[in-house]
Amino acid sequence: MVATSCFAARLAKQVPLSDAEKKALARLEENPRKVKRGAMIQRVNETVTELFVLREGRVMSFVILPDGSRQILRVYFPGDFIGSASTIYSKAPESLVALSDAIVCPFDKHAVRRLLEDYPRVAALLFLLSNAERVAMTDRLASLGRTSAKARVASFLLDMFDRLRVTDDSITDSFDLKLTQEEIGDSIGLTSVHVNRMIRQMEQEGLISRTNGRIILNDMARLEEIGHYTNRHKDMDLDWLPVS
Amino acid sequence: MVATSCFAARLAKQVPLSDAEKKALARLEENPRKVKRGAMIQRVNETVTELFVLREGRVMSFVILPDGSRQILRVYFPGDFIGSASTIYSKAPESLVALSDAIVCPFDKHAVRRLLEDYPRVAALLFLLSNAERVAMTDRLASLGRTSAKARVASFLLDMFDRLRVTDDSITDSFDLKLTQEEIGDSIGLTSVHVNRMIRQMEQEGLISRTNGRIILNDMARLEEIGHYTNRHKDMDLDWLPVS
DNA sequence: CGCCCTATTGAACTTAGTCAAAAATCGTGG
DNA sequence: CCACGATTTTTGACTAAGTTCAATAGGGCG
Repeated sequence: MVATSCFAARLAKQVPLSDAEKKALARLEENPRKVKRGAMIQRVNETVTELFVLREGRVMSFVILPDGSRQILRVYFPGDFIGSASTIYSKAPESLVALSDAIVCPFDKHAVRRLLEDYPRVAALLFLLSNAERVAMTDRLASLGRTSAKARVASFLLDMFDRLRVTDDSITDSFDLKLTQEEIGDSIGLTSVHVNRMIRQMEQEGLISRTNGRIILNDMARLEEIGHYTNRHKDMDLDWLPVS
Repeated sequence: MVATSCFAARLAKQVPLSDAEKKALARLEENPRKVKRGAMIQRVNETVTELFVLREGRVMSFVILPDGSRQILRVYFPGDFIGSASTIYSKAPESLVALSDAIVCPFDKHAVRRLLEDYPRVAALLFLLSNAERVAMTDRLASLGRTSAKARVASFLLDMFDRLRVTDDSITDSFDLKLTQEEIGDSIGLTSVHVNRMIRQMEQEGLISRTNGRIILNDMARLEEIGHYTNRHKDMDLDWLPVS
């Protein structure tokens, strides 16, 4: 038996991992660090050589534009691999802040190198994961570039929902978003005021409901239609990966 | 001496490659295929097992939304690695069309697997490249989500310019965009009409000029400021990669 | 030369942003 | 456990950026 790490557990959902592979991944999480809500984990333009696995809580990556506006690039959930940009850039292209109290596990990029050298199958998985993130980005790009405010809110909610469900089987039709409407707006390129109007409208139409912070998706099919949303977590195909 | 491939040449600009590595990469380009302008290389939702290296010409990836509008996800230039999404998804999440007459080199994803297994350093490079694309996506995300039409046009032009310059040293301050204003609009989430107004305005302000299709950047510094643009091709740091 | 695609321009219209203020919630210290 | 201050949500009136529609003008190519 091998201690399972948060991240390995996540990857193992896609492809069975050998004990050696699991152990190697677990080593990435040897140094858990607690961070408080609002704490800055990485500041844009600062030198970075570390990546992180998020074990608990929520983290966001974002940039601030010269006029002060913020674009949230991605919201991270437990099991996510954060900060892969530091594998290429010595200065962080984006900031990282904890959206809730969280536990992150930092490790040096040289650890990634060793992982890639010693475990080709893990290398492949990381490569795939990175490609999956790229697709998630393009989905959001299409959302921001070509869909209405309502569509963006709908697809954003569905995306958060589906991503949370990857690691939490207890979720069926509702979830704690734990984001302010301002944060939602900064994710999908809207003002908080307009996000509010859209949420309100969707609530009145019975598409969603809210009870103390929890969001209930009442009509998933219709939401997918409104948001032009595609769940990418289905129909992944990793069978072609090397067998260990 | 080893035959250099387009893609290997590109990677070798970042990190010196061994002959064996170059040869392995060159094998990816064994089957060049000519495609005409407008030809569909990959259709969304169709089963795919192939990736491509673009050797010549221009290709775009895009999606069409239910209302018929199009979002161009990325414009590809010679030396680019296209379609990495098919490493995870069996159905293509995006379409690929040639923007000009082009030469693409398709290869099966199993070839990628072998590459990852046999050449850890190449695996690392592919991983990095994928991360670089992710950062490029986040830049565009911030552009679409939080900047004005003029800023988007400015940063788009600069991005195209800098990417072309990576492989073409002869470019100093002007380039052939070879995109219609409609295609520009579909890339940055604007209508062709509004793209035209912005280009026109920037021309009147002396920021850019145009002579039969060619775009001249007259005031790069000011354009970067307007577009909140960061050139990501500088300050890449790959020194930590395994030595071969 | 005529056709088709692209660029350009103007006018009217829409969506989302801005500003401001009130109401509701949350978190914290006492 | 409650009160208070701070944050977040909600709403309305007004504004602005970008879209839509439509028509004209160029340009390239068979």
